Amino acid sequence: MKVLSKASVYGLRALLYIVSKKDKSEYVSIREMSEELSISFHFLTKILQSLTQRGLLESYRGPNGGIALKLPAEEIFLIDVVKILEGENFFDSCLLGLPGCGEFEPCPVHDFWKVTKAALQDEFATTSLAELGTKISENRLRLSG
Amino acid sequence: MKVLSKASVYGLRALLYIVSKKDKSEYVSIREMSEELSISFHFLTKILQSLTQRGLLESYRGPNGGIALKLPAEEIFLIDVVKILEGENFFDSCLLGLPGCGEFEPCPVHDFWKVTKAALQDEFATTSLAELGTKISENRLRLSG
DNA sequence: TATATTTAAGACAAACTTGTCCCAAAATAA
DNA sequence: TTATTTTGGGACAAGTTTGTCTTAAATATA
Ligand code: SF4
Ligand code: SF4
Repeated sequence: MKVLSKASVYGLRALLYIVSKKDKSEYVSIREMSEELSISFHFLTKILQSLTQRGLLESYRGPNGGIALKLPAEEIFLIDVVKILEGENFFDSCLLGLPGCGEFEPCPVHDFWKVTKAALQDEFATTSLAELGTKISENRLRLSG
Repeated sequence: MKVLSKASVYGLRALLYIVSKKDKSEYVSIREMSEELSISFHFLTKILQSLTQRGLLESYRGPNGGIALKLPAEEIFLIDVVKILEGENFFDSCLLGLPGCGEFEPCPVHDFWKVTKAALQDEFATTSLAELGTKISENRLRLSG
């Protein structure tokens, strides 16, 4: 069961890499991240572009350029990243994918899934990059998967 | 968030269609199901072939042939179908996909996900085709999605 | 200005899922 | 036997996600 796409996972790992950097005043280069995290540079670039366009990151071109968080890591939550990279309706999903829901009575797993989904959304809405960052060592981010 | 693949959903809808048939002694033709459920005939054929090969269904070729459940609908559970069509390790999934789990301490969402995953597995393990079938009208199965 | 660095953006390719097509094999019926 | 029906199984095509490559735009430095 794949919950997040590669794009989301790569995006998250890059964000955590930025958080792990001590010097918050400097931009972190995408090239550096792609090499340290073993992620395709161009793919990562596009992922981070999406986050930049949606206001989660700030980018700067030229020598010593790169990207930086636009908010403190304490104020960026998993849900913010996921909603951008997976789509706004990521949490509107159906468990069985049977057609006609809403028009007729729900299937037996609907109530279960409604609760599970809400819990998942809440977990994502309350887990910040800062919280993730404190538990995930820099070494670990570098592993290939 | 997509939980099940098209293959799983199509497979489930076909099984529920079979369950909805009153006469349990007859084979249900794949052609009929594909037309009634608006699913590609050949795609559905391959999906059902997997279920047949894994012993969940019985097939019979020739005129009046088709497929039939090998067990009563009360004894076939969602988890049986999903494990065949999505793979045995469907429930072994990781939420964030960060590398190095097991070697290092788990990430902050790990405990939450462990519980959620177990609940999902339990829900699938205890929901039978019969239970699904009683709640899902035949009309509803025919909607395209 | 000229050059190097770095993100932005789009075209293109590889891999995976989904869907289509063709023919073989098994069973029925005439 | 011959024709028909139906599943079995492989090759192939379309669509999506993932990954690669090339060029443009912005910035810094000399
Ligand atoms: S009732 Fe809910 S969980 Fe069940 S198929 Fe419909 S939307 Fe999905
Ligand atoms: S700790 Fe658990 S949930 Fe977190 S990344 Fe690792 S396996 Fe996934």
